Amino acid sequence: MSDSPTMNDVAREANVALKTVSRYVNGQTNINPVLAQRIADAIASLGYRRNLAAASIRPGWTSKTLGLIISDISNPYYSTLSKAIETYAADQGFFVISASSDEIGEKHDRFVERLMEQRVDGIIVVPPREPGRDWNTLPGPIPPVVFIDRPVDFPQADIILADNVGGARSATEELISNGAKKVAFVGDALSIYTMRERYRGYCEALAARGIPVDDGIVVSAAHSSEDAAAAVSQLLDADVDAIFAANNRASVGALLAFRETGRRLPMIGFDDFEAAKLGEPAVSVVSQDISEMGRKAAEIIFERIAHAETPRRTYVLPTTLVLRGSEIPDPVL
Amino acid sequence: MSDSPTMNDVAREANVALKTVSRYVNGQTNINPVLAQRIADAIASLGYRRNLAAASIRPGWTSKTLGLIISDISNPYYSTLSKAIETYAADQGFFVISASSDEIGEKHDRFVERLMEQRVDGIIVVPPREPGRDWNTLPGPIPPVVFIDRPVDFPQADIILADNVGGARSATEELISNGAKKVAFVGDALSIYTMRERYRGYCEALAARGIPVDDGIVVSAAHSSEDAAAAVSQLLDADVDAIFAANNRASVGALLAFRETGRRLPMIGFDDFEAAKLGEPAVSVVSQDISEMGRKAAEIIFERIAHAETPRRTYVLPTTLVLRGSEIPDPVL
DNA sequence: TTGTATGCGTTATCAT
DNA sequence: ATGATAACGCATACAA
Repeated sequence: MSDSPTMNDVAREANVALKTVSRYVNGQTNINPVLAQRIADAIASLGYRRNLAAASIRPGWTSKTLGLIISDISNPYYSTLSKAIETYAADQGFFVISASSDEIGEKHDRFVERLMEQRVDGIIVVPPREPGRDWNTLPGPIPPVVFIDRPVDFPQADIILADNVGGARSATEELISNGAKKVAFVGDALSIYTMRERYRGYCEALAARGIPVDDGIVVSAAHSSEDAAAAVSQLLDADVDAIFAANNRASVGALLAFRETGRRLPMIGFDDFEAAKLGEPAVSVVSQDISEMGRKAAEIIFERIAHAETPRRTYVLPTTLVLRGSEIPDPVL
Repeated sequence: MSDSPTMNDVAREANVALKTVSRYVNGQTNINPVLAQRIADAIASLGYRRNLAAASIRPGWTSKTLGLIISDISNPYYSTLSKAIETYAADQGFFVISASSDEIGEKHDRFVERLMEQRVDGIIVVPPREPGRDWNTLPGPIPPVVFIDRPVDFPQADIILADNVGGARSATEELISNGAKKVAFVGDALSIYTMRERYRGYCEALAARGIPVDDGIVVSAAHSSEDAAAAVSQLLDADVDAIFAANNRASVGALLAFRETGRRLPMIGFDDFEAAKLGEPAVSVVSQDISEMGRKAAEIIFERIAHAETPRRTYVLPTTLVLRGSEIPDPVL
């Protein structure tokens, strides 16, 4: 790759002033057709391409780039989010730089810093579990920021959340409505925001029916589907008649346990997953509109980039209970 | 977001020359500790952050950014690829700008052009099905390019492919070894490169056993899992005793048909998928090491960025036959 | 309508 | 070791 020709090269080749080339390149109208043609020819013969990095440092110009920090782009949840953001951004002529924090605070912080140095126009963040640096202590000007999925204490940012409480509540209620008296909760550590919220919804549903929470059937240490499978296997032998699987891994774990033992319980999971539709019965889930979260985040970022100064908001997006059959108990023979 | 302080501001605040600040910021050693401290203080009090966009336009400096054009980041195949590339890039201090072409040539072309204007240091591309502009006709200097998954006629690029032929051959052979005489092929249009290659492997396996290809049991119009399900339902009533599902959607379609009809055939799919492990029996697949493809692509790009001038190569990565049980016929009762 | 001169924020040259 | 000055590629007042 040899050196790129510059506007100056084009100007010289076309026997025109630099400014005229700039006008031409930026689509200005008032320009002599003869010169325009000479410029066009020069551009073609030199293979000129404008340097947006150089253009972006001029006052009033920007990189037309968004930064996106998520946990792991290879996770379907985040890749769906990315797609929605990327698509919205592309419609505005913006690119997205995405980086996976792997839930590591220090990595997240490095990305934030680097994105700001790169002068992105806005940053969309799924805060890592292991919290990074306090945003309020960041020095210097900070571009518009939107947090997704988990709240962060940083007043100048907008926040987009899913209704974890409501989703969990409706799932648990549905299981109870189908006759379950003892609904187990299977999920990850309650130190995780979404888990805490879903657990709250679960408790609320029980409370509404006057059912006390039984810690013995609350599993909050299932960090993998294998963990969850083991837990569900035990629950199958306990006095439990339905399962609320508080995340994807818990749902898969339950299915694994069902397959292993040849027995099943009514169950509803939180978050949809590909395999949910293929089972027999198919798995009912609380579904988040992930694309909508991403789209909304992008929309807000662009509003901030444009006006900036309306009060910051927290948006809570509704969830949907998708019933596919797994919430129904097997008929007693 | 107010205006960002510049190096000049820092220099003034610290009562130092601009160049000294630059030295400090770039980690140069030979610098008076007293001045260094003054600079550090000024940076902190002003909230200065270097402007990498500005730095990148200097000769010898670059954006330290890679461009990635894929079909659809929300597709697990591509998001896995992205993760591998992103991770490798991050280790080198590079960011990745990713864009989804949605298999549309014109979109792909726009992204290519824009990435070059942004002066990315390298571009990794999964060529869209609907071909874009001929790379050989692109004017001007082109950064290092690597194609993944599908070959493109552009001599100055490297190409990374999976062994589609070999994978399909081994899957088909396995089905035959398990007693199948008539193995059906279920996939998408043969105008798609990967389909064509997998079909070739299928044919080779049949030929090796002296089995003629029967067009009646070759489905090459299954564009969705629903299409595939319909096709497989028909095949269940035909004289077929095994199925080679040539892509993900075909595999899922087969599972849907099996569930629908309550009957199954021995089958092996191409490309792994989440639900494959959950079925009963679990689905055997030809698995590509997608992460390795991404890692390799990144590795090559960085080699090109560094030296550039070794002959271009096409790499064909091996596939693995993962047997989980679905290739075995049901025992005859 | 076109051109000249200046500046964006940074790094590099070269003299001190 | 430090600093004045130029240059990177581009866009824009302002002059012509």
